Amino acid sequence: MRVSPRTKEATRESLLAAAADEFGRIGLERANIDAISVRAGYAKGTVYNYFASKEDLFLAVVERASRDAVASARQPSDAPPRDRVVLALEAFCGWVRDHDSFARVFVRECLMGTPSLYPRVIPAEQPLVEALGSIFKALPPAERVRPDVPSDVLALALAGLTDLALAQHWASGGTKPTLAEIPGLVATLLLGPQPQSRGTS
Amino acid sequence: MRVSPRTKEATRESLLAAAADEFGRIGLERANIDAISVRAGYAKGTVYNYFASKEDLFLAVVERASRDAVASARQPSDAPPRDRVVLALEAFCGWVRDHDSFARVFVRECLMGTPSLYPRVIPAEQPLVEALGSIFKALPPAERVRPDVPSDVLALALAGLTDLALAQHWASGGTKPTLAEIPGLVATLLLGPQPQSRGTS
Amino acid sequence: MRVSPRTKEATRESLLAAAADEFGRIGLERANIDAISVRAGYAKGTVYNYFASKEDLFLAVVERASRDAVASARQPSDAPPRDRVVLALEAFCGWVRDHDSFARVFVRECLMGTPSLYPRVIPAEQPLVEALGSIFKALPPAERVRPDVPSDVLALALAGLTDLALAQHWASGGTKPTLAEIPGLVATLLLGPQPQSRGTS
Amino acid sequence: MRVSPRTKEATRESLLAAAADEFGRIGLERANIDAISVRAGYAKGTVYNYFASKEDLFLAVVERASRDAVASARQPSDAPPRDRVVLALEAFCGWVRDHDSFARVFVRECLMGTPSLYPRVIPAEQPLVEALGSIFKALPPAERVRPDVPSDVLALALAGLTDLALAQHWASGGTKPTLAEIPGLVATLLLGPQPQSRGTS
DNA sequence: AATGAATGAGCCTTCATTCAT
DNA sequence: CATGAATGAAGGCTCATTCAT
Repeated sequence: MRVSPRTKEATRESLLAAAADEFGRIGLERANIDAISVRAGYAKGTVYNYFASKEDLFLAVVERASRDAVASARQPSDAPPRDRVVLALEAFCGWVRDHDSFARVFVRECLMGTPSLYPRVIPAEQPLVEALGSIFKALPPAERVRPDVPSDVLALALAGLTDLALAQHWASGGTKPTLAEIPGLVATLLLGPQPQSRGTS
Repeated sequence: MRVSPRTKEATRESLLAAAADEFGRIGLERANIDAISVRAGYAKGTVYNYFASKEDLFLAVVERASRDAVASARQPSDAPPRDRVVLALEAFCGWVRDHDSFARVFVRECLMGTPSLYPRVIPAEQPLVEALGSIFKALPPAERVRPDVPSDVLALALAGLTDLALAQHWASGGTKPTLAEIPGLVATLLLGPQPQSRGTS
Repeated sequence: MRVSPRTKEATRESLLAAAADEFGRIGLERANIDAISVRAGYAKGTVYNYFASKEDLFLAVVERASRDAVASARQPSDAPPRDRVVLALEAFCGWVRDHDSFARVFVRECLMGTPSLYPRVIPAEQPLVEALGSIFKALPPAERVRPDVPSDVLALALAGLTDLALAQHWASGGTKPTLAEIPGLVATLLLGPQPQSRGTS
Repeated sequence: MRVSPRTKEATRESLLAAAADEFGRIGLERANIDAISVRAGYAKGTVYNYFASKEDLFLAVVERASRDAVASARQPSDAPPRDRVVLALEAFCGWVRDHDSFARVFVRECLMGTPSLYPRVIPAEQPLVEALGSIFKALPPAERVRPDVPSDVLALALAGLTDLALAQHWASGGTKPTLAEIPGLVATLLLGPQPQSRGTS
């Protein structure tokens, strides 16, 4: 049954989405290939027509999540660094809101992934961290927000604290920190309070 | 084969240690009861003479790790708050160095535990966070290091960033941040640079 | 590997037959799922594609045996009651001869089933007993063979003694009472000797 | 710790009683040596000081039950045969009442024992059947109650129907046939109704 | 391409049995 | 004698993976 590339792609997408649901919900080990295929509306065998193994499917989900997360964080702007960080984190949290399943997998892996998959999973957050880092890197010394901390360490800490806040957010049922609070919270913790110069919302 | 309570306790300890090794290395799901027992020098059945199930063994390891971690963090002192935080984190990192296996389980669970065990695992880090929080809580306003952030959020961020730094430490093979660097790094990130009063490195 | 419903049904049948062999030979507890699957020509996992658990497989065997046993006993007839009883028991013994495995499970359960499964197993013999009971129930008082015994008690005793005779038959290697002797033996014991009116075999 | 023969015997007795409880309740396979020893007030190892294996313990229980059951049925008397049968069955049912645990094991095994133990278990009921058979054997032809049935077959049927009635009794929670009804019920079924003063049915 | 029946390695758990204390 | 810690074979069940249809 030949099928158009579009259909193939659509099938692959729905499998990825269903897999993200399961992996985000119960993790790599407990997730069940059969459940994933059924959730996507296919039979078990179909998964293996698109992905070589459970692990491969998982990595495909991580990669997809990583790509989306990074895309969401790219924020061309010439605002002050702190604002740009907040904007990037807000964009990231927006993506989290829209793609909850993928976001959970992404955050889970960035916080503490499956050791045996480290080599293939570790690069996931890298682009996001670099996007944050680049905000500081090209800054003239005068505008450095945290001159006492290397740019890349700061970027890593920003991304990590955001992930932690998201974990808290999910564990608390979405209340403890709300998604909207997270960017400001993380920025304040690491970059200091928002300057009150001349009125802020 | 009646044996002294000491012998029983020793057996239980070696089982716990072996279990911590495995759980810390590959997590609850992938850990194998048989491997744990053999690593401890016993046969599979012996594990079940001491723990009712794999899950119970896991929780016993978590509890033990939690207890030790908390004990390590208790630091009576009247030094300045920042120094006390650093002391507490140094003590914690010292425990991490001495009990690597248990520490990995502890950190792994604090960062992102098994959802199904949440209710029984979540309390693990609580005492540690409170120990940190209490450093700030009883402080006169004049000495507040981060008056712009609630004490408990600050404590949570300190503990979380330390966990993240440890994860990086392990993932990098112990080099990226060394254990010795972590307390200062975390304190600097969240409490600002060490005051240079009259010369410090 | 989509297959026709017929193929599936055939697989299920061969699993049931193999299971009946094992359960009839050594009982529910000692029977081994692996042995059953191999005997049927499949791998262990296949059993679980058709039956949720060992217990479920067992109950499916009992139910199947019960259905067949009952079907064999249904004997529309207007002969004298004693003859009809003998006919019913002969039909039952005929089924026993043709389906030895299932018959052993059936008889074993009727004589003394697994206590924990009582609620689900007890109904097994019920239909057979009722088939026998109905032979007496609709009889005018004048033709009652054993007016001194309630119909249902008599039916229960007939079925029970037949089961016992079968147990003896099997335990003796098929000789003590032969299958052919059982119906007459049981009828004689409970309904009295065959009337010698004008010559019977 | 040397111990008097009386004490040893008492220990053996309590182990036998506890074992009868368990075997009667859940059968040979499901019975648990540890549970038996604890129920008897000893530790697991003690069982193995008295019985070589679980199977041996089981057979010791069966033997003991068999011996008691037979003893209960021995009824010296010169009453009419039917009355002597009823007396023997009443005595047996009396023993059942007083030794419920052992009785369950006995009946369970007589109805349908573990095939693998057949050779060692089959003799259990033999003495009881012979005790019943001897009631008829030495009878002058004039007094034969069921001249149409061989004495030993009749004895076997009497014992078997009594066992079945007991199984019903236990399965029904002690109500369907009460213990007191069983002897008369069985005698009536196989020997005919009780003679009414002058004249029998 | 999709299916889902078949597979079998793997794993947790139970428990009869042994034996040092 | 009694104990109970240690053992390890056994077995039910799961599930990722294969492949004929």
